[in-house]
Amino acid sequence: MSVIPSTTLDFQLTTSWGPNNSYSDGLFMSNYTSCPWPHDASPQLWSKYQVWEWLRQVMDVHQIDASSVPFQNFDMDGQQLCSLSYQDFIRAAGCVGPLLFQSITELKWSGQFPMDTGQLDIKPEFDVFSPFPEVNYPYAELFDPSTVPLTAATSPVFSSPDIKQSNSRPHQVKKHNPRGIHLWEFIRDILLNPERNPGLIKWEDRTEGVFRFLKSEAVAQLWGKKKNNSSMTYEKLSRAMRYYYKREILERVDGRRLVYKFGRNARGWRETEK
DNA sequence: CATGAATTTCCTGATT
DNA sequence: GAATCAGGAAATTCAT
Repeated sequence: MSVIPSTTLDFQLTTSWGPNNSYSDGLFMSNYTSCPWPHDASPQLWSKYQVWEWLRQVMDVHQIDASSVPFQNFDMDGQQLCSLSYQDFIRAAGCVGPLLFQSITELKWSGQFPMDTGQLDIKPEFDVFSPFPEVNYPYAELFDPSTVPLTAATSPVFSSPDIKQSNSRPHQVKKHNPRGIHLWEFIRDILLNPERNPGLIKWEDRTEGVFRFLKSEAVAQLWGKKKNNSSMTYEKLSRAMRYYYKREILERVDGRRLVYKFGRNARGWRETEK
């Protein structure tokens, strides 16, 4: 009889990690306490995008300026990321390397079974401001930096002998983000999260960096949430956007309403960064 | 306390 | 008329 080889089934199972299987009913909420990273899949299965998301998230949480880490060095998928050594991380990210290594290591573990971080007490601030039926919100306010334990700094796990960081340069981790990320980075991050972006903003021209707001007020609300400012509106958000023209973080796109374009000073939005 | 960057707030006027 | 776009001006918030 014709029996389908089990290997085929296995293949199908393991490859179907599409967007429709993860948080269809909000159950994912139950495990976000173990790890602030809402990714359904273990790090090994991350796409390049997800790797970058993770990067930004870590930087965010630790209030480290995103520009202090060359994202190009992490142009890889989760599989490759997970195979990097401690030294690789230092090579790729300098003094932030240990932090990243710590984070990814934890994620690899928490992917196996929910780890108990002890005092991680995230309050359910998912107070559903939601124009979004199924997805709560993208990722913007998934957690509060203050609720995340200072991992790398306190972890004894990585007291590896060759931390030549200490003598080569007591360079402090550069952190000069005002209050989390900047508006344009916030926008960029929504754009780079197609799976979790419930039609808030859409690329008009991916390679040119042209995008359009689909739900301007919803984005403004999210931004307000991020800044703890419940009175944020698109009117005000757009004023801030217009200030970016002068700084060439955004380029002008006229004629088309709600359309903007990243400028030469906006980084991290390209598929293959140069 | 002073200062600067990055918004935030408000507003008038022009366009779509 | 509603929603946006344009900027100027001033206020605010936060970090150094």
